[in-house]
Amino acid sequence: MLDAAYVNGTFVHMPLHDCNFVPDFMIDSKDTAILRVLQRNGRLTNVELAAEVYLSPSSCLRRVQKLEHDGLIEGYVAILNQTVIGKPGTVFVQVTLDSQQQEYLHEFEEGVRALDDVMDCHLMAGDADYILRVIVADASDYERIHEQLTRLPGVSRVKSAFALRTVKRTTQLPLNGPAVPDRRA
Amino acid sequence: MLDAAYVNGTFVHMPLHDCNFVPDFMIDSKDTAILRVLQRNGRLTNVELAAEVYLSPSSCLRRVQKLEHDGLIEGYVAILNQTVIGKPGTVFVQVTLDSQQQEYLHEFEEGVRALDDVMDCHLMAGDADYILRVIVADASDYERIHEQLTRLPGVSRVKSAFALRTVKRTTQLPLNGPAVPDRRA
DNA sequence: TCTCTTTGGGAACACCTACCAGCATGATTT
DNA sequence: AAATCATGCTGGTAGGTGTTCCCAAAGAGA
Repeated sequence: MLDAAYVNGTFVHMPLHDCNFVPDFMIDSKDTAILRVLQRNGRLTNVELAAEVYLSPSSCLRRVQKLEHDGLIEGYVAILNQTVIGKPGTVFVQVTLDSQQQEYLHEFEEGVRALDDVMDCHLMAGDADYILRVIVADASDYERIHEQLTRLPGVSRVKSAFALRTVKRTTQLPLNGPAVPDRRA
Repeated sequence: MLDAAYVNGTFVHMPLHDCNFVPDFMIDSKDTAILRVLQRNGRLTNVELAAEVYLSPSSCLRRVQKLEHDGLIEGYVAILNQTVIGKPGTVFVQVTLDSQQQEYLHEFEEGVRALDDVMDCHLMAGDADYILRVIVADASDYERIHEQLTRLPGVSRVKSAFALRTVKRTTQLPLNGPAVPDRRA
């Protein structure tokens, strides 16, 4: 029983009947369970993971390897405490480029990618606006980063907004399917 | 030779002389190297990690356990592909609460934390503004989430901005210290 | 029934991890 | 200044545990 499929770069919820296409790969409820568990603890041993999702270690390992191979699992990372490493502050930065300067887009983005303090950067709808999430030690640390940003090619305006507090922050993507797999089957 | 310390909730770069305080814990260049490696690959085996940072497995394991115990390493997670699981879109949502309704703050935040599609939420400087990062399948999926957000207690205004493209996205916090530890010492 | 896929068991190998003694550093005593 | 001690870190060792590939058997679909 399949729940969903990834077809030609697009995710498809299975109609359950009438599947006249060849999906790149498919995900059933046990895969979903594996992903759900690994999103919470990426260092579980294979035998522990297998027990959580009611599979044998060998079968579980095969599924995980397939999920990794298919690019569903991009990787495993350690999550560090932002405060303890000395960067407790978060700043959202809105960057506007000189319009009609599309030739700078690529250069600007390369520059952003090279800045270690910029955690995320999104190109937004509208006129060449970017939203960046930057982590900082304090205000004077931000001054340094602000300066680096204004120096990037094509930048016309930089508007900053400081976060007072982080209410929620997660890496766990929402997954369809049961929270706990059926022990049977 | 110590590089930095965490003292009374504050990160301190060591003056190297005249350290007349008792730090909660200290981080040397080998710890930094370990953290740097684990931020890139959180599933390395201990022996592989030890080889990367030029330590014996037993010594390396002890350091990792300490970093975990001290809360520097908050955990390990699998990073999934947002597109492949069916949520390719990212929306930044700016939420304004009714002013003078501080009593709703807590309820609103609890509500946000319960929404699986809201990945991050920050309280921003200014008048009760929140910035949320929401991941969506498509426009109609966002309609559903938008509705859920407007229903939360105290919400007065919800302003959405769609991301066209993700330029950068990382979980790797910048760390001071050498990228590669000294093989000697 | 036949075919194809997926499963669980087994075995060789690698890893984990607690305990050990040895070494370096720094403080205290003589 | 020399000797002694204490402290904290290091690498080595070994038994228990986990990993991972191969194979036979069971299950689902045609």
